[in-house]
Amino acid sequence: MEISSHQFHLLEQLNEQRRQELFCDCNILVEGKVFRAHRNVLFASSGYFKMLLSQSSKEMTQPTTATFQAFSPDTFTVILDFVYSGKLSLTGQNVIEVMSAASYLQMTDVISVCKTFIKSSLDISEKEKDRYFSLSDKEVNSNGGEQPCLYGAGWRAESSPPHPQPNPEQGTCMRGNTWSNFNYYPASQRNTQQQLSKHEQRQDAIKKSRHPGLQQPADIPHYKSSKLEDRAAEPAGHISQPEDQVQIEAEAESPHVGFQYGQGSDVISRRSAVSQQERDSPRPSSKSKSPKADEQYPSMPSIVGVMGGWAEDDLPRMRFKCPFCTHMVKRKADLKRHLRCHTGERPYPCEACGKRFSRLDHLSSHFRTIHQACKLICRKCKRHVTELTGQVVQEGTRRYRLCNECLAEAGIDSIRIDLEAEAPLEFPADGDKDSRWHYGEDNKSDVEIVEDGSSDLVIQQVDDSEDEAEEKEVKPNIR
DNA sequence: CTGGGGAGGGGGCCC
DNA sequence: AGGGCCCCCTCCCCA
Repeated sequence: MEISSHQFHLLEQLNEQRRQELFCDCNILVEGKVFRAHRNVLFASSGYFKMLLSQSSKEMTQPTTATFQAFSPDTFTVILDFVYSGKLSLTGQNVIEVMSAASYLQMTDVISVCKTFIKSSLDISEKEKDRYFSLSDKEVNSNGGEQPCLYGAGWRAESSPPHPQPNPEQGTCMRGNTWSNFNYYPASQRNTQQQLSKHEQRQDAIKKSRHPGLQQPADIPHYKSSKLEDRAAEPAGHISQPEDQVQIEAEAESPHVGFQYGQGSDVISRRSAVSQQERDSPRPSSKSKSPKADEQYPSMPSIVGVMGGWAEDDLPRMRFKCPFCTHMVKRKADLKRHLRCHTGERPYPCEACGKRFSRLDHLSSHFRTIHQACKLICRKCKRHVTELTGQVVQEGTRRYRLCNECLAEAGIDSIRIDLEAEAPLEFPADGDKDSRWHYGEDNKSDVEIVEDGSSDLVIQQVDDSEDEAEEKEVKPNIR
């Protein structure tokens, strides 16, 4: 006979022990904050801890200490609360970092839920969309009507101890594979909860720089978008904006609707919000197919659409608001592109060096600059060079040009290499968007190496006609 | 320590 | 709608 409540009570007891720090044999240090937990619980919940604790299992008598800098204490609180309760407190503000942390900790269930949360955030029912069309400009800009809402947690660890949610209709929680609806917080509460990430602040900083009319604080910290793990540690900041803009954006946030687990998680790629460490590590030999951008957002039609006033021709001016920040764009495609800076998705790998890019044009630019030596400029003296006055130098997968003088100065004898014979780049199959241009590894042996005593420099004499032809032909990931 | 340049990344917008 | 270009900003490296 099976008592269904046993697992629940067991987890509840473990959580109680954690709160009272009973039998805790693992210390987790996150940016200076110490969390205490049980090894066996962590082991069972996280692939990362499983690996970590397996390695340190010999020293069972001493408490294990793990240190993390990749995410914030708040984020780890969400993760740890999930481990001990099955409830995941996701909000629009923390979902990216929670997913990043879950990726780091190899918690696939959490990643899946985060993905689904993000997808849900992108969805807006046609009904809601119609409502926006029907709103008059006055209604859009008035404070009186509906209050903007925000995905919120049913309980928050910092405000109240986690209690089991007997009613799955309440709270942001995942128990097993059962997902319950999110609660709403009115705008009045949101002000105290919502924290602008560095990225959002940077977005606003950009807005400010491009739209001087917007009032913004001068001391906006800059944020490099790829460093997701740094975000949550940022103090809350208030960005003042023109009233109408704030209201429009507040309205734009309201269509967040109830969320059901299992709506499909293929919207965001598996690489979404992977850790910076993972993203920055080049994978030169990687032949894995990157998820196509087309496949990332198969259900984008319900992206948040905002009527941002009226254009001069009396047509409503549609704008699309990012569900994760204050950024608004005129085109859906631009929003789709923008979303990648939140999800961390990098579907365009450079197969020459393994570096991944979020945008095809950036990949093309990278390839032309780094691997094709397209700039007819001597890298050393910056003078313009031609096929006669300069030559291509190959250093690993990197190519650049040097003028003959700089070559001689460096003591490197030029060696003419027929690029066509060398064929360093494979041409992608026509019409195959997934096909990749490959750096010809097989041809590396054909390249003569110049012994200059310091590096594996390869000097290639290339005439521009060949180079231009190559540039035209080799269009990575381009149909 | 500092300034300059290269590279990457994001937004706007044209085709 | 997607591709691609331009512009701007930030970060990083190096002299």
